[in-house]
Amino acid sequence: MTAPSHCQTCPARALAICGQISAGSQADLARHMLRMRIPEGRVLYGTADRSKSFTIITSGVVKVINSRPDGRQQIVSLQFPSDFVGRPHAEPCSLIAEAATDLEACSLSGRAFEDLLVAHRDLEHALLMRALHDLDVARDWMFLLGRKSAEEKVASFLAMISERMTATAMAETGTDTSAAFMRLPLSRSEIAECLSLRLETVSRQFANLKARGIIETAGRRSFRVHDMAALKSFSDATPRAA
Amino acid sequence: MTAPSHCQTCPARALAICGQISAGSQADLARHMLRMRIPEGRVLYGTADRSKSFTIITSGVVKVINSRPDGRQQIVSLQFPSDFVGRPHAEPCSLIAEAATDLEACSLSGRAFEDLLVAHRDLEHALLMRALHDLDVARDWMFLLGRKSAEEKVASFLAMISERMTATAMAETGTDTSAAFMRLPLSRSEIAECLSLRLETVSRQFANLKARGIIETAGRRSFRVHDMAALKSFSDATPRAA
DNA sequence: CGTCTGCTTGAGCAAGATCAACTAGCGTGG
DNA sequence: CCACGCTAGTTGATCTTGCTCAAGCAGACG
Repeated sequence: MTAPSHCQTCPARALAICGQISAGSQADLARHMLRMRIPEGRVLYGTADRSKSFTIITSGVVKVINSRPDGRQQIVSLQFPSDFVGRPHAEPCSLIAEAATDLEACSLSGRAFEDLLVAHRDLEHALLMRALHDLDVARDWMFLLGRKSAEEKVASFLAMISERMTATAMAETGTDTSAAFMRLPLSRSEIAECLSLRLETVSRQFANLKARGIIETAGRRSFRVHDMAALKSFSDATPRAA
Repeated sequence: MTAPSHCQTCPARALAICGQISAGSQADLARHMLRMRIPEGRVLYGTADRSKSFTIITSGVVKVINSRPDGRQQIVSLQFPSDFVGRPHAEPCSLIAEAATDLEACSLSGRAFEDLLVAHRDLEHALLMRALHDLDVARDWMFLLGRKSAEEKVASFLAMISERMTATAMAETGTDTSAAFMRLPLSRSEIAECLSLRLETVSRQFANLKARGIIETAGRRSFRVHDMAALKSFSDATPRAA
């Protein structure tokens, strides 16, 4: 029993959960998974539905949103290729996962996944590692939300996006695209929801970074980083020292 | 093989990890655990030391701090009785866990704990459930940090503290203490670090809630909730509607 | 009883929100 | 292929919330 052929060539595999489990578990997982395309805007899990699907992204970006009845909302996580989206054993809560761009992904039902978790201990272990990692990421993001200035927030965001997109391209093609133009997966107002700023403020900080020659934009959604070192230093500048 | 006698009477047990695993795992865990007192200010895990202890709190409060070289810091989590403190398999990062008050706790070394995790699958499963729960809590806190006003932040904080302290008292004595005075586990400036406000702002919001008759304070550290419903409504008020 | 530290209160300030035009991509249909 | 129009994004002016700086107060402890 071996993994299907598309797994052999899947660039996400090495970084994803599939790459961290035994060949047997991998094959069993692959047997239940369905490769699929998901359009932008599709909800992968939400408050209302009890559907509990489980998905590994191979291309595209998913946003996880915490939204309240009064309409305020906060994007609490972005998931990139090789990340997984799903809430095994989760109690219902106010989180929604939604495709921020068109996706390619491997998906299976929550029921099937929970059975697999029981059958393959190494899968459950891999999931624990991922949950602990997500917790660390969330706690770093809490620092950003609570303590960083608008300028630092936008710089941190662009540095993060650039790194994740570059890592994905590296896994796919083996080339370093960090200096090339890349497409932003989020609109200005979605970026604002991530950073808890207003879209006007995001726009002004973009203008700022452009004026300093650190980034360049093309059209509405493309950007490139000219000076990653400077971008990173703006990501964590002491308030009055830059 | 049975759990030691102090476990039989431990009020934290039902809610803690120990209450969610088999009797055998429980006994094995208890055999390695040491009941201890930990003074306020003691660091339970941090960036520098590789000590990786593992602790279940039975009394007191632990704060988890994300701090940066420039001195800014953000409290990213509070741990109460029955919560566990430790980072199994964790990569080094910028988090520190520190006793916010004097503690009573059950503790064992990280090495012993990781061995136990391998030996008892149900323990690993319980840990996964807890990590997923902590992730939900973190994401709710992100909403607070990013979207709530100062007034809502302080009201949310007091409601949360009151609920956790009341739940603890309920487990210990079986009585509802929600209307009684309770001791705040954190100073004004620590509360400010939690909510990403300045201590002056926290102080003003306390004054606010007192003036409205929703809470009452006594001394520096004691408070009681007079009107929990009102407190909760302030926790999530739409910006201009209260 | 005094001092020390943590808390409260006040006055002015600044970062970012809000409100309001205005502009530029991008898709559509002539 | 270009004019049109829609939406996303930009830019400017003003306002608000919470920060900063500064002074005064009170509980805890020797």
